Amino acid sequence: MQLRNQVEWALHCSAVLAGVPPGRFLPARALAEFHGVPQAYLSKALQALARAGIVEGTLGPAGGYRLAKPPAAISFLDVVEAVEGRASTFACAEIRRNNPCASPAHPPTGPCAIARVMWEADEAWRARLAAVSLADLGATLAAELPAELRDGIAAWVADRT
Amino acid sequence: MQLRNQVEWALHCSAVLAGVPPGRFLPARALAEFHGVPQAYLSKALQALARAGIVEGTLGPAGGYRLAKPPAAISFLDVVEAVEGRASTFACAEIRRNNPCASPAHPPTGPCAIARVMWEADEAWRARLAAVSLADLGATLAAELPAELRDGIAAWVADRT
DNA sequence: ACAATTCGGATATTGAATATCCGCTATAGC
DNA sequence: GCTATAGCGGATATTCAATATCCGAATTGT
Ligand code: SF4
Ligand code: SF4
Repeated sequence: MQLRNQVEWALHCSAVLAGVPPGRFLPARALAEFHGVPQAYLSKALQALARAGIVEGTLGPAGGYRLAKPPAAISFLDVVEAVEGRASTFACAEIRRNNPCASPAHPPTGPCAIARVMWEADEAWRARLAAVSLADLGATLAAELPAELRDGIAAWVADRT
Repeated sequence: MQLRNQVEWALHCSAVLAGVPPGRFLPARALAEFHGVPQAYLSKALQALARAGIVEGTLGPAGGYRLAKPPAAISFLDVVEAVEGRASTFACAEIRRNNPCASPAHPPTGPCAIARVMWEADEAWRARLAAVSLADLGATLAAELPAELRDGIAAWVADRT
């Protein structure tokens, strides 16, 4: 079980977009170059973010993407689910129906004990991701990244908006 | 992102094996028939459980599988990781190294803030699964399943051990 | 000893999901 | 209005999971 690599890209792009000056747009080409990933494929992730209402894109020269909401209103979970989907990691195939002992007249009702445990774990995973926003991430990065690098990135971004 | 369906099968098989009389073995063929799944593929999951020390198999007629430890000592996490692996769901490709602003002389050190959040969520998921044992599952099933069905299953199992 | 079973592992095949690429259309600025 | 630019959606290739098949080794009951 593994998340798509687009999840990582989307999180990085969100972090970068959180640092774009208000009212400006950063093109997907720049985001792809910045992270060293294929531009056409990264677009897919950005499109997914746009569909989820996390970012918004505009066409033409000086176009690109920007966050559609303030960074504090966007959680890791929002970004992850936008590109990965909301499906549970545990897919129940209802194999208990094949049980030769079960009476066909009384089909099992409700989610079984196994599925409930797995879904609970899923929920704990989600809760953790929902508790961290892009604003939190920005604060952490501001504290950890060397000031020199941070300024360099800001200048690099400002240069292409 | 989705777990393999073998995870579901492995959990069901573990639950059934927890009900096998001590000292007896239940063959993979019976487990496959019971759940209505392909026998050859289910063997793969059982072999993974055997490698992880969760179940043990024995050869010859009257052979089969049984739990290698008491049900209270086997957690959901043990079973899930046995067939799914212990790899984190979030694979970090270190794309921050491609950052054109970073100085090649000072490579980023330690796991970054994004990866840390994702791993924390993973850890929460694991913790939930580690907290539930096969004995807990058995207790839940005993409380929820109709007595008639439970006896039917016990008889069906006893018939093939 | 022998034959019937059963696990164990290797291998091939299929199909779906993922990663990647390319052409189209809409927009902004001159 | 023309052109360069950028996002959008569909088409393509690659990877990986799911399944079937086979044979060998070990064990038990006859
Ligand atoms: S996980 Fe539960 S509901 Fe799903 S197939 Fe198994 S027994 Fe049925
Ligand atoms: S998740 Fe963190 S460590 Fe991994 S590539 Fe992104 S920035 Fe680097």
